Amino acid sequence: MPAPRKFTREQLRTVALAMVDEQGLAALTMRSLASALGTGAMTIYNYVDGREGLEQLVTEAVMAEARWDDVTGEWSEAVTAVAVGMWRAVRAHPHAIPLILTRRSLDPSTLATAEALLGALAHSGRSGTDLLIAFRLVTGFITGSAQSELAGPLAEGHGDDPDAATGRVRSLSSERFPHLIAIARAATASDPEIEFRTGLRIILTGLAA
Amino acid sequence: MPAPRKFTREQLRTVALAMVDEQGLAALTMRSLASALGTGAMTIYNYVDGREGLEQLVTEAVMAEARWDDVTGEWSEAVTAVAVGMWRAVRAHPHAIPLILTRRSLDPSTLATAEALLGALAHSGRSGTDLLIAFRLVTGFITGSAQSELAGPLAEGHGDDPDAATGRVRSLSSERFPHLIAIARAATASDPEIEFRTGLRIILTGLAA
DNA sequence: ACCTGAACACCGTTCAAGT
DNA sequence: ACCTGAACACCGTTCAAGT
Repeated sequence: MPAPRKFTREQLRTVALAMVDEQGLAALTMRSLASALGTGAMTIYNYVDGREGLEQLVTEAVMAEARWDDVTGEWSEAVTAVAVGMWRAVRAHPHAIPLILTRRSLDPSTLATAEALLGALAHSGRSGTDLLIAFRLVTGFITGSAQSELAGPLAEGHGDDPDAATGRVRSLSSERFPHLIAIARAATASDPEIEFRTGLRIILTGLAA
Repeated sequence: MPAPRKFTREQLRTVALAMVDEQGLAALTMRSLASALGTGAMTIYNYVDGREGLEQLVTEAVMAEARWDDVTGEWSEAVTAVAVGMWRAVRAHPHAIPLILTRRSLDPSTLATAEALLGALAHSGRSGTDLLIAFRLVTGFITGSAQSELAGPLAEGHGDDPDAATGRVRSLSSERFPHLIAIARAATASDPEIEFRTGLRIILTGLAA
């Protein structure tokens, strides 16, 4: 993709994310992004590597919003700072979550966030495979939490009404699925960030042992 | 969807999963499944609620393969048994992972697995919100691990050549991204199941504290 | 060098007609 | 009741022609 001119990649990123935020993932197509920019569909191919590249654009835009304060204290506090920063960025764009779950990118923002998280985790004394495991543990929890919150405790994939799914869980046999019903109820009344931090603390306790 | 006859839902599930396993996710369409079954596309609508329902079919088929032994000892061993069972089922169908990450279903297999995991976790003394958090922690780790393994440590989304992505990570500045390079190297030489069990043990340690 | 319309080979789904 | 072909309104992408 040698130096294009009519737009910048940054412009495409911004418009693409706005479309996903406002109209959902299905509304983002080569053609819809093009017409939002006032051009023909084929122009997009000068900035992005096909449909796949279009989706990476959205992932990049979300990760670029991750912010955290540099912490100088305990390693566990540094991990928490980065993890909460990532989680907030992801959570701010619920429609983009399926993309973030499945596509990884190597853009500068994603790399910087990953390296920061790894640096904090490395201060627990880990390296090599153990560091890799710790990294997957934390990132899996971040994306898993965001996704769970979006989908409801055991909601069906895409229903825009999470309460309907909760209702469906509640209508199950309480003899066969007592715990499922209990957590479906618990999920409706809770502060997401407190939940997230509580889960993270459990991981950190495990990592410190 | 009142009692259809030409096929069973079970048949559709089996054929759909086989197509995804052999030809990838993109190869599964209403039309392709129909012609694999020797009918017209519209027949599928008698068994499944549109494209969304088609994808749920695959999720169900994967979860239906989860197996574990009932454990009578420590709660942490029971959690491990169910978690490893889930992880193995998911890992056996790498092309279906994006679906499992994003669509939740309420079919009997998924419900039974979730309830079993919750039952084991409840024996740690948790209930309500704390049980919900523990559940998300474990399931997020299961799906996150399967996905990470598929995608490589920080690979680009869909490249069928994970080594290429690892190479790309390695070509980064070792001053700017030292830890990223280190874990990319560690990821190439490791036993996935040992890694998974190690990560799970860290979670269980945190949950026991 | 970058841009872009036309055309192609697909999709999912509605509808109306079959049995 | 269940089945299904035709038709519609979309997709992503190739190609060839513009500047």
